[in-house]
Amino acid sequence: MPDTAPTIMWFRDDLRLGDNPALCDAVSRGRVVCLYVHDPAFPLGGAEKWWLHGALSALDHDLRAQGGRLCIMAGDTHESVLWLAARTGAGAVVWNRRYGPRARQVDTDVKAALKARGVDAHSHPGNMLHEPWQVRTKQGTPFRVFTPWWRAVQAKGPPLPPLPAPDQPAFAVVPPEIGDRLVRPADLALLPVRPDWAQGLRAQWQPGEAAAHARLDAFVAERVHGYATQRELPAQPATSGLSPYLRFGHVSPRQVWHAVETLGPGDQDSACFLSEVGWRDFAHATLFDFPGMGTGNLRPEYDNMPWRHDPVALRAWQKGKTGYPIIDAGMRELWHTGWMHNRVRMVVASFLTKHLLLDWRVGEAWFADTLVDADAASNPFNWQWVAGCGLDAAPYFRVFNPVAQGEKFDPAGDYVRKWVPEIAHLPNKYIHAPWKAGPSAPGGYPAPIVDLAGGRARALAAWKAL
DNA sequence: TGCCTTTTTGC
DNA sequence: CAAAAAGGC
Repeated sequence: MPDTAPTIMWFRDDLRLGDNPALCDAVSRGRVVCLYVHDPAFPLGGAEKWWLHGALSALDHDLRAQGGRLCIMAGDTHESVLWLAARTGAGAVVWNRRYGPRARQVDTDVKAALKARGVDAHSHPGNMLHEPWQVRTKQGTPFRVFTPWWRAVQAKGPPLPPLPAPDQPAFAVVPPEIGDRLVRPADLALLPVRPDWAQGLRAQWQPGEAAAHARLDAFVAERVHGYATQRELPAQPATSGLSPYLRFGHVSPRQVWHAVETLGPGDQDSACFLSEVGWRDFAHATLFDFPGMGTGNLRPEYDNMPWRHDPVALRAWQKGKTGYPIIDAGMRELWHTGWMHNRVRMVVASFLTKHLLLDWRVGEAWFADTLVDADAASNPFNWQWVAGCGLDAAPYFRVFNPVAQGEKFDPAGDYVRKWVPEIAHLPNKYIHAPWKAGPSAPGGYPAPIVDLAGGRARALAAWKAL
């Protein structure tokens, strides 16, 4: 009976019911089976795993409120999707697109295998403002520079208006013999035990679509005004905090765009914020067009950069014990909350790749393991941007001085005092350069692990020799 | 979405 | 001679 064949809605990085084109397609076809596959071939960082546990629980909760449920499978993606399609007698499988090379390969293979078995398969644009291939130069080539790309995006007019969540969706009953293969979020062992390092994450974040919209609404009401200037100050609660919600698709960039754009297109603050959302799209479009971005320098001359091997320095950077307060505050914020202020991300990344001359991929890996918002596009894109090896990157000679950056963007030292309490007693004069306060290391705070002038000179010499 | 040094300016 | 501008990395 073809009219009773269910449609599988395959959730991936789009864990929401609102503005979900694939879900709307599935509901329009009849009864729906909702699927998520947790595949060890696509490993997540520790913070992402913590987030995913809450995200899957929230999505299952939201589906149950509508009379459905989330079917979670653990194992090989291709095998899992094909297995569920066969066992449920699905007539179609639908999903929203991903843009990384490995994910695209899997999706292409799954689509072909489904169609070979007579199952319809359809992918949708759900996670970007625009699909990468929709924004092209006059020559039809990919943009390599953000500003002209962003101008071309804006010339296209507003992105598609967000779709409402499906009204009264019909869900297929999942038979018990299929239920035996399904798992609960707890079975995926996503949460840390011994040690439980997630207290800070629990205190700061609530995964899920409802929390995403609460955060978006609060940002639009309270923080867009003044964003353009305040966003640079890490001690201020001036940023949106939406990055992990966008990472897991609890909210779509189109929803964000339309919520902010209602404030008026000429507004400086909303324009500044929307361009940050634009950078997210640009990173994904760049990964789509340059699929090696995740692991290889986009500027091949950097293949000859003499990156150092220095596990002691790397460990100090990771632990927030470099002796430079703004660096250590950022790295401790990251470890404690799974997030770091963007200004500080640039400073710590510059310090790692330039003053310490360590490979950007080492920093990217640490961020991927500790950030709740890391994704396959934004994280390597931004590291390549800072390191200088990206297509539209900051030039290598632009070296952030952690003392100068601290004094400029944390002038009262509030950010440093919050995360580096052992030097909180120092006056503002010394808060970003505690070694100047006296010979004794206050409170056990380490001496600087590298000389700023020497590290800078070493990095510039290495770059000149490329 | 620099930093540092040198040169020029303006008093 | 201090501050601003310029220039190179």
